[in-house]
Amino acid sequence: MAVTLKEVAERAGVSQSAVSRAYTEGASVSSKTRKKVEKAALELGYSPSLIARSLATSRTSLIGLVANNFQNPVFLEVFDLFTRALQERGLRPLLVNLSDETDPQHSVRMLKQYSVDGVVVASSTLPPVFAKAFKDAGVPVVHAFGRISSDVDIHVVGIDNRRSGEMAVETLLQHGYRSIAFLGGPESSSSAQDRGAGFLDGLKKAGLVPADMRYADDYTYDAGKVVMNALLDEKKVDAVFCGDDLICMGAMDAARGRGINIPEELGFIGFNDMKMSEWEAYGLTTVRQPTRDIILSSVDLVVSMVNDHERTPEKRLFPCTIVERQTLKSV
Amino acid sequence: MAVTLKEVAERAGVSQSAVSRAYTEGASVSSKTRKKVEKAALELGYSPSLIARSLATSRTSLIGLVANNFQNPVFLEVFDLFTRALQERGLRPLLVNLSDETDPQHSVRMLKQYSVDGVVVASSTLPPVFAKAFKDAGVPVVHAFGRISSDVDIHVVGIDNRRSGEMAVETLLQHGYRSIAFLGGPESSSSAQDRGAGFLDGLKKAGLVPADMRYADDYTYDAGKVVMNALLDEKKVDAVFCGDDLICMGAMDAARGRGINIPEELGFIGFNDMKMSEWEAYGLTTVRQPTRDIILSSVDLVVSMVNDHERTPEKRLFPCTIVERQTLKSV
DNA sequence: AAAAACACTGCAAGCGGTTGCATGATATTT
DNA sequence: AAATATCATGCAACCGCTTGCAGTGTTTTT
Repeated sequence: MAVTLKEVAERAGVSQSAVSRAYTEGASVSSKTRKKVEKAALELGYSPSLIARSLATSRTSLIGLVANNFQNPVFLEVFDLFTRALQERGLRPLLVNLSDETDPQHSVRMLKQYSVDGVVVASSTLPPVFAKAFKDAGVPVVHAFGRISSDVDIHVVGIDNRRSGEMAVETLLQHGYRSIAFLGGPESSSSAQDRGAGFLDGLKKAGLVPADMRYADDYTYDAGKVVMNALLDEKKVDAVFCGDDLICMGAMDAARGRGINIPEELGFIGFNDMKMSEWEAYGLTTVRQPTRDIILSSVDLVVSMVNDHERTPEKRLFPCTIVERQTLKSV
Repeated sequence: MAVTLKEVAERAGVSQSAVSRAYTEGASVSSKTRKKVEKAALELGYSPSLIARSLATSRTSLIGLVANNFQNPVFLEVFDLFTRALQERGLRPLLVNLSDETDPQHSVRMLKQYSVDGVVVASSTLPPVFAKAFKDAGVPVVHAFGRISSDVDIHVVGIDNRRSGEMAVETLLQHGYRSIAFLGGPESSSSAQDRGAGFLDGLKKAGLVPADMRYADDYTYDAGKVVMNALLDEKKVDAVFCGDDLICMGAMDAARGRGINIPEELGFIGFNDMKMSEWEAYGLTTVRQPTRDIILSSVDLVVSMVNDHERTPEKRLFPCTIVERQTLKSV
């Protein structure tokens, strides 16, 4: 069907090896041969078969993106960045959906089957044991949005969630709030835990105690609303730090539903700075996470691991910044 | 490195063909041989190499999802559904990002390089010439969210945008609005055109004329806001039908920014019913598009095409429904 | 009971590249 | 000019699986 290397070789009057080498970076070919090959290839409309190459080299040029959260709009940006970055390098992005997955071994089998050259795990809710299992199975892994303090020896690129949580609290304090609650993502997620810890750090430094701390069941609007309503039923606070913008929006709507005035009676600060956070209906003050840096850096890293599986695990951190909008009262 | 078919064959005391057949649906193998093979495979931890199989069969089990809009949250659902559907069938989802792509030939080369067994083009903004080019290049294609009236012979699964636009208008009329404007997505997109046509149909049947018709530059919140502001600068209308929920939210915020009361002074109806449309800050009345049906059906179709490239092109339509919330006044 | 049909099985030739090795051609040293 | 190093090329053996074909053993038909 398609043109093969063999035909090109015949037409160019060279050996198959010559043609193959003409297409391999850094191979030893004279420019004369290369010219001949290029000419023949052009005339025939040849382009090498990735599949055959994969079989011979055991490199597939497939890089997996494993995710387990297809609710959060932040991931749209992740998908976009990831696919572009790979496409630019001539690599192919494979999507691995691990929603509802609980068995690391099952995932490992799947990954093996997929025969990816490497994966970036983009999730802060997927238990670290998954990334670990992938690594043990011999698949290069980088954990984007992962936990830096993770004890397992895995590449992590992300942010300092603890420090960022502290920054959020500092911002709240600067704006004059004192009775502050934390509304995190699912308690099982490392990012929720770390942001919560940072929240406590920040309060402690100011000599304050938390007004309340709770965790939503999911990184979703609905979960945010539910947990905020529960909070409002029990406590009176003057500001809340939400571990995610989506949760924060749910929480804000819960508060508004009770006629509470934002930001005068109740201030909000979120996390992520997703696109919608600047929508006028919310105008969320939030901690901006540098998604772009994280994904691009993750791709760099996983690509470099393909050539050097034994690369020693790195933790790459990017700084967060505060984006001030309208959910905090002015001082 | 990995266990190969050969080793399994030796261990099981059978030929390589036998092992291969044990793993091929519908092949001729006695259950005795199969047992032996399964035992040996289990002991060795064997699983067949997809790559080698691809080379031999020229089937890769890779199915591409081509998209060019990573802004619209609707696509999160698309990605989720698509990946799950493929994973269940033992197929592998490849993402193809065609944002900013203008040259069909370039995309074709990319697709060829990717060696997918088929693709579903999920977009209503990608010019039909792309899907056409893929088909001509011999790649099975189904166009999800495509245009049914498309003249090219390509499988399309989606909705009747024209009829759905008409439904939106009918809803507006039922709620007592008479001076109605249309705010579509980019004029170049087929869905925007068709919804616009349906809008006109609906008005005409009621003996009315459009109060205004315009198109946003993008399927985004910002674009919706911009175009709504332009509209408000020039005209006085009492309801607007937006060709997309995202655009509708931008438009609503533009109106609110001017102190206009929704739904009393101005009614809104959107399109898609994305997750956020039910958020309290918007509570959008909208035309629900059955994304799930569309994607699952598209996957079915593309999979069946892999086995039968010449399948005659089909148009599969699913009905839309109106979801009433709070952006229309009660009659 | 012989003939015909059927179900298995193994052989071996692919699928379309890559790459170690040996050889010949060129260039560099001394 | 001889000796040595460097570069370019081709040969052929893989990479790991599939499949047409031919051969054997078993079952069904008549």
